Amino acid sequence: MRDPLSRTFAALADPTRRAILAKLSEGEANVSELAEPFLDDMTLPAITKHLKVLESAGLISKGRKAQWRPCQLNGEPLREAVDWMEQYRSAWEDQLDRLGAYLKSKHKGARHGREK
Amino acid sequence: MRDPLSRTFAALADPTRRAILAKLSEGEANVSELAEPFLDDMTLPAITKHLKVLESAGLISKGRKAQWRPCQLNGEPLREAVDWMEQYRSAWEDQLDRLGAYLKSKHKGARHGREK
DNA sequence: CCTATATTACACCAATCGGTTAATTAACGG
DNA sequence: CCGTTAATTAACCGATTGGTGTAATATAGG
Repeated sequence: MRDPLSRTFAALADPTRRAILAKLSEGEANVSELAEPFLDDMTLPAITKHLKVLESAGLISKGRKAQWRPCQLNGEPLREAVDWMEQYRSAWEDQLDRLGAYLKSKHKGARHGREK
Repeated sequence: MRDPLSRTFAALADPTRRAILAKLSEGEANVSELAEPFLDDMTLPAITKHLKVLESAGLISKGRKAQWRPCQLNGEPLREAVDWMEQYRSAWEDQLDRLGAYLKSKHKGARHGREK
């Protein structure tokens, strides 16, 4: 079994699952409601599986109301994923800055030192 | 082939690859430098493969300096990944707030307003 | 040219992933 | 009790993943 962060990212690495999360960000929804937009492309068990991935990554939690399973967004893992990224934000922003500078210098023929 | 966002998240869904990115956030490094911390656990070709995943997700780019391939962090996909998450930040923060409130109320049975 | 170093390519393997169909469970409502 | 609706389980399949070992390639330098 993988570490939580890996599971979170793995769960996010699928457009269907991201769309499900997007939908859930608007509020609770049960399985068939979540499945509906995808039923042209895949069957219900496929959705069940996706939900299981999301659930075991802790990104959603399922309740039960009669025969329905109302699903709910679970923010914590998302926060941790963003936290991991933010940790390196300055580094990759520097890189983006250098890229921007470089692209600029290509226009002007300017010099751009970069030693280390 | 998958969409860029999925590729980014998939690339992040592995602790080795995240560690490589973390290292690169401190500056350029060539393949063997990046591999060194992992050589107890896996071989060099495994690292090459991880780098290829990162590269084809656009997260790093490889240069060439003699027989070395200096790797460099590439911020753009990370920014896009964070952007995707931020899009739903308010939704999952609301959820975290409700969770916090709930946990609080379990202790105090107190009321706690928090509306947008 | 020869050799050492750095890195990649190739062929293979087991495990996981994303999907299917068919059967099953669970709960409601007449 | 029966039929319907909601959702899951199970068995299966092909493709991808993450690793291996071995061979090949590229470059520097004597």
